[in-house]
Amino acid sequence: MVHPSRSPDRRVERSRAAVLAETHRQMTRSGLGGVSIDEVARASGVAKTTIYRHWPTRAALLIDACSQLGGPHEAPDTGSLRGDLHALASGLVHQLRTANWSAVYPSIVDTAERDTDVAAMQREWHGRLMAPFAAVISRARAGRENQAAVATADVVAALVGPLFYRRWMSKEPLDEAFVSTMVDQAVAMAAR
Amino acid sequence: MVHPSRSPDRRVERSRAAVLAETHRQMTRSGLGGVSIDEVARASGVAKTTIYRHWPTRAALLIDACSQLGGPHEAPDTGSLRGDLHALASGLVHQLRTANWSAVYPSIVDTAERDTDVAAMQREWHGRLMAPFAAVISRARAGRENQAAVATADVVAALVGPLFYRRWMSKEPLDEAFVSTMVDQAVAMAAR
Amino acid sequence: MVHPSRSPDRRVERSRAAVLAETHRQMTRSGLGGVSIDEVARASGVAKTTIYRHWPTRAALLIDACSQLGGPHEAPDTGSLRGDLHALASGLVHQLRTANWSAVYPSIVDTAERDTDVAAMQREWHGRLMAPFAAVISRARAGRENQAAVATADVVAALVGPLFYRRWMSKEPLDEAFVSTMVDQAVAMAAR
Amino acid sequence: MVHPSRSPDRRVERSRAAVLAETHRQMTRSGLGGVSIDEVARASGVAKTTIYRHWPTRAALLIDACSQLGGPHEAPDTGSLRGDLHALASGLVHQLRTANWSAVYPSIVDTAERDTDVAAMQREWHGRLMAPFAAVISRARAGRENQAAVATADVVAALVGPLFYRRWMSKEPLDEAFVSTMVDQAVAMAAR
DNA sequence: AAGTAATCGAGACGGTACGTCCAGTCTTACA
DNA sequence: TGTAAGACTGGACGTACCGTCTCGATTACTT
Repeated sequence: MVHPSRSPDRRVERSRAAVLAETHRQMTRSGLGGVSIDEVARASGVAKTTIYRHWPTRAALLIDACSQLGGPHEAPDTGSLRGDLHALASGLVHQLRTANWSAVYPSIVDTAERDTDVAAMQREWHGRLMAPFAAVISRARAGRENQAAVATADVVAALVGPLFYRRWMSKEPLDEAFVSTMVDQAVAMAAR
Repeated sequence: MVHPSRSPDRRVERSRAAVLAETHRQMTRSGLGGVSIDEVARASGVAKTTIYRHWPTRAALLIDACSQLGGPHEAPDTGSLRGDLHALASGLVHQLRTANWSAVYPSIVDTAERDTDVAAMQREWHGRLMAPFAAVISRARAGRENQAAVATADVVAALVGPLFYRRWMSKEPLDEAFVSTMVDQAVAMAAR
Repeated sequence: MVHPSRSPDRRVERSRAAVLAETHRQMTRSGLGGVSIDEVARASGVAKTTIYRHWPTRAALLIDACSQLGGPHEAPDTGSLRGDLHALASGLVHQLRTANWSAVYPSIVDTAERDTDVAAMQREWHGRLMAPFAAVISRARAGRENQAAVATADVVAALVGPLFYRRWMSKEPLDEAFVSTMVDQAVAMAAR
Repeated sequence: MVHPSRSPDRRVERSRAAVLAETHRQMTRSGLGGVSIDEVARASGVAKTTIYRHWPTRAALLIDACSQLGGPHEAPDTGSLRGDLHALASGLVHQLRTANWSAVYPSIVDTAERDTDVAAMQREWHGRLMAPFAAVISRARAGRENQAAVATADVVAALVGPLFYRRWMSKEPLDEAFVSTMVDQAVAMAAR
């Protein structure tokens, strides 16, 4: 009587895992648009019927596979706001340069532009990615008696916006000096 | 002898225009991925064969249609750097909120991730869009004797990066206060 | 366990039948060359993909549709070789004048000239059509002690060759008198 | 006023010749159905427009090219009917085995089945091919006082029908013995 | 020698068909 | 009940060819 509705069928678990793994593989290789259900079925050995049983539509599968993209993000504690932000920004830049999701993210942004489900997923995923940034800023500002002139969210935008911009829009180099400059700006803003 | 290579068959011009117009329409409605050659042919009245005669591949047509997306951008001259940047940033934000290309750009970024031709088009298009920002900053810094501590390109990134970020990534509101905050930051950076 | 490999999906049977029927219709109307897969799909209501699932190529479909062209042919037994051959020849002439395959056969012969698969089909089909002729001649010759001076196949050729010749090459009338003349010749040859 | 409508423009002649030559080449290689106007234009260097200026339709060009297929046929005079027919039949068999038109003829027969222009061309061409056979038979019968029991045309059919039959329908070997057998039959028929 | 008319090439145009790939639904048999 | 296997409709892909068209460049014949 403890858990009457557990799902004990291990086949379900196996199918789900195989499909998600193959989807993830195709996604990072060719973007969201390059994922083909037929090909996922072929390569994973899971029948197309089964895939559609678990995910009502292609987009749903993509969303599911996307949300497992990035790893966990924790707020560091170096003792100073500059140190914390620098650690976070450097970590983000490193992921922008190497992580799988870095090549897939534009696909998600594009799809989100016209698909509200994907947009919700993006929003949630983005929140998780950015949370540590907001956390360290809030923590640094915690002891201040007077109200901040600049919203924390604005400081985050001022810091990570340029990083994303360089990665996907301008495609200029994302070097250490650039990161430091932006961190400096953010620290100054946070102090206001 | 003024026009040595005139193209006298007016059908060419008509076909090209009709196809590009229809492509543009579909593009802004459904993104790059939503453009179908068959549908363009059907809606424009131009035969598929003719389309492929003018553009060797689907991507080539998309690139051609994309490069006609934004309007011309000129550097304003309000008398102060803050005024110039504010005018440019406000204009950009307005476009991000209303212009056709705003919904299409993520498609381009995504495609550029895996298609070098599209990447080149994006680079060129982006350069044209950002040129006025760099121009007003360079002009403001022109009279200074000592070297700038922060590169002009970094100032541009610090200003427009957050705007793009809010439009496509965080999807937070792009209000006047935010723009002003970022312009202030940029002006401060430019002074260093 | 009587039917080990039943094919229980009735859609398969329905599709196959609809496609073959429509192909046959187009074939007898416009010859092999006039059969278009697109048109077959359109008129039969079966999707093009499904057609190609069942027949790897256009020629395969045509071959399949062709082999169902003529009806069964049985050797008659009128008591005399002349009677048997006359019955067979008259039947053949009647078919040459009225049957569907009569208008299609030149297409097959033409295609067979350059397509070995079609050539094999033609050979097999032709064998079935001519078998009764050879059968009645062999039967009539069965009791003879000494060897025949003229091969049975040559007698068949001497009889049906002129009939085919008139139908497709010279296009002269194929009347009763002509048939009788050729039957007389064949009987004389068979006696040698 | 000597020749008011002469056509002395050698360009016309050159184009016509080049097109017919290339058409003939493709025809003997791939049958009537394998002739493509686009390809003829490409290979002959004559513009498609020019081709359609000279021949109103594809079929017209094919007909024109076909009628130049076989060489001239003359009635031999060996002194005996058997000798004459044997010479003609052997010549025909040799052509059936080697000549270009032998592979194309089924195409013509097929097309003629549904195209009256091609049918007329076939009739005319066929008449020329068969004329010598009828000629030698008529000559041999010329001195006879009483009327022939078998029409000359029937004798021709009894001789050449089997030859055509073996070449295109039964695909059995066309050897010397077979030819002799059929010639013997024809001679016997002609005597009746 | 200049001018006019016939002829040409190059290739764009709208259409139809080709054979392939994929999305998403449906049917059946097996576990 | 969940799966594998795979048939089904529908639609897009990029290519080939048909027969028509537009255009400017050659060529031949007139004057």
